[in-house]
Amino acid sequence: MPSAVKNKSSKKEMILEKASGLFREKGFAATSMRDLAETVGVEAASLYNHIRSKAEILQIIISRTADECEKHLDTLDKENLTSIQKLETLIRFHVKMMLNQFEDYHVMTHEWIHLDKTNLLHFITQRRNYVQKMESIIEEGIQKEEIKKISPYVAVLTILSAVRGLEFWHRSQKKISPEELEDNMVLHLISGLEK
Amino acid sequence: MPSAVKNKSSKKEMILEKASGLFREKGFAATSMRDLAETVGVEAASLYNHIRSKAEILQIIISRTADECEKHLDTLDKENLTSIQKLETLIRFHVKMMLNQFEDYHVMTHEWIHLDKTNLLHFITQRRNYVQKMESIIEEGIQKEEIKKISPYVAVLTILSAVRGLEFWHRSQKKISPEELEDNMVLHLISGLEK
DNA sequence: CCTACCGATCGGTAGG
DNA sequence: CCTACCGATCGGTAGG
Repeated sequence: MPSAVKNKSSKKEMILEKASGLFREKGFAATSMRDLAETVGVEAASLYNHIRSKAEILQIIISRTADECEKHLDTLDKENLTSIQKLETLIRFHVKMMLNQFEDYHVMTHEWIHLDKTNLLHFITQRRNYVQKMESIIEEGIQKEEIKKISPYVAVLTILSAVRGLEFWHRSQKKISPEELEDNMVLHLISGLEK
Repeated sequence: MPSAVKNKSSKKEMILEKASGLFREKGFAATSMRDLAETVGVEAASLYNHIRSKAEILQIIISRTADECEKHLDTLDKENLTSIQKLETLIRFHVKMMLNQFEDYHVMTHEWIHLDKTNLLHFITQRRNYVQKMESIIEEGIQKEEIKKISPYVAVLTILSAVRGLEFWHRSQKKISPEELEDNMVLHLISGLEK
């Protein structure tokens, strides 16, 4: 029955979405399955017809968000751009992710510590690879003298962290538009790298 | 009895220190008072002779760390420095805080959401004031044409977030020294602001 | 600082 | 999807 299948997966999707919102708001550990059930509109026990465990919910949210970042970087890497252009594209991508998929992105960057052992290990490896790919973009830029002599490692940390910090913008009065946010971020972080 | 008093306060200090380590490692919500008791080396019930509640522990850790940051900024503000010099001093101060008082600083930046209502409100106000003071340093720099035209708000967010991101350096292999870290951070973030 | 214990809540299962 | 319920664990207190 295709409609039943679709129904089930969209209900699962809804659970994941609500969970993402709660995990962001209160943290993974402080969110109970009863909280989630109430938000979804069912009894706690009923959640288990759609998901295996609380841990699985976190794992799905984080892994698919991380995969999306990874895929973007791999695509970008094949394009014929200067290092600076690549970095600018990356910053704009992450700012957009942070704004458009705020809950998922926030959960990934803040709650990953609560992944269970296997998934935690996978996530850490994936993130390390991601950082290393970004580092080599910067290294290339330094060799080509597009980018000043700087520690690629620190620069990557700085860029990724700056994006994470946009949670405060998201929380607050939003005195600035998403476009201005993106442009100012690029201005600060890219011109800090240019020779 | 002065020695008894001293003893008690140093025991309390030890509890706060161990708690800070656990809160950083596992998060506030995922740390139980039994975890803490075991780390301290007493039974859970005995903790309550030194502290009032789990919430109080978090409040003390965060408020005294935040106060230290505030005091530094107020002192700095009275000194006769250019805006760029002030920002550089600020960045170096925060990097040092992050490295030397890693656990407390981390708990402040990551676990503040779990403060109870009154203390949460106080913390948010305090942080907003801090950000605004930093913003006005940048605004002054723009007016004096030391600093390029940029959104002070985004710049402050970027700087403070970049420091927060050093947690990853702290966790990892530390392929770079604290001094290099500080210098590279300043290089990236300050030259991204200079005209 | 400990033993003993409280009521509340947790993630999750059985069975329908 | 629900009712009913499990064992485990939570923050915290009483009383010594």
